[in-house]
Amino acid sequence: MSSEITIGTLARSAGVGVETVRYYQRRGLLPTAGTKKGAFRVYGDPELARLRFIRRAQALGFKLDEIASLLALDEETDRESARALARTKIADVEERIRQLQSVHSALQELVSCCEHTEAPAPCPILRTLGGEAD
Amino acid sequence: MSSEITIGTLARSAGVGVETVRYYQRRGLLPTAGTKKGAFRVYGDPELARLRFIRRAQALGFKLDEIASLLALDEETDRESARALARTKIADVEERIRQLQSVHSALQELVSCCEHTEAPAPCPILRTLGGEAD
DNA sequence: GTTGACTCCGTACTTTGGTACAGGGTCTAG
DNA sequence: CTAGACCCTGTACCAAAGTACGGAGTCAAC
Repeated sequence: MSSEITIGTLARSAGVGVETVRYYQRRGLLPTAGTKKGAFRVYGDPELARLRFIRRAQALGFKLDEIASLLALDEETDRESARALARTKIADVEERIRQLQSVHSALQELVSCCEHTEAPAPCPILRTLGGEAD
Repeated sequence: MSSEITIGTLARSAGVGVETVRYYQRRGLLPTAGTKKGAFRVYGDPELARLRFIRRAQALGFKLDEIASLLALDEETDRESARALARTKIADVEERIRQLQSVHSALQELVSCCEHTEAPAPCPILRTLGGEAD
């Protein structure tokens, strides 16, 4: 990896667009100030690593604000903080899964009911949504 | 239920705000034209029922555009369409649950790894996000 | 009549994570 | 030198589902 790449190359190396990198810079997640080569800003391994960190953290469900907190942590001294953030995210994910499972069950019931009745009985899905079911 | 309620009462009866009702009206989900009592629009059971339909459908994970489709269906003649929409939503929910379960597993591994190592070893969560883990 | 709650209309704003311009400048291969 | 790709800056826009005004008018109890 060359140590002096411009923003387009940096973005492509992390699988994002230039606009996204600029957005992260505006959000303070990536540095704006730095080395320049003429009028163009150039970036190196540290910036690429940081950008990839952001993407990996997003893939794990962290939001940008949460990622900012993770980025502020130090590998050597902040084990507890990192673990706490991860645990919080786990709890969020578990709660969301529960909600979705509840929704799933309700939907399944409606479809199953629909499959066990026939026209000319009215649609149980629509009747339930309409508040007409029993 | 009085057959001539104003928008505030309608909204409260369905547990939403006036602005939300107006928003649904703008979106075409609820009627704008209708009976007036002086300068104020008044609503009745059909409008309240429709508003509750929207909320129930949202609770089942349908988006407003999808709800518009549901609202356009007829209980007597559109059983298949309703069932198809519900099935699609079920598939969406199942996919989302899978994604979240994958995220959950990855997070659990990281936290577990963190729990089985101690300082002064650097934080495995941050190392993994940083791309430094093996 | 007065006043306060409410309604109407139209426009703007919020959240989150982008994405797209416009206008002007820079860089580099040919 | 030229031309095209790219960079920079700042502003606007998008999706989805609301929410909040401002300004003006209405309604009903007192």
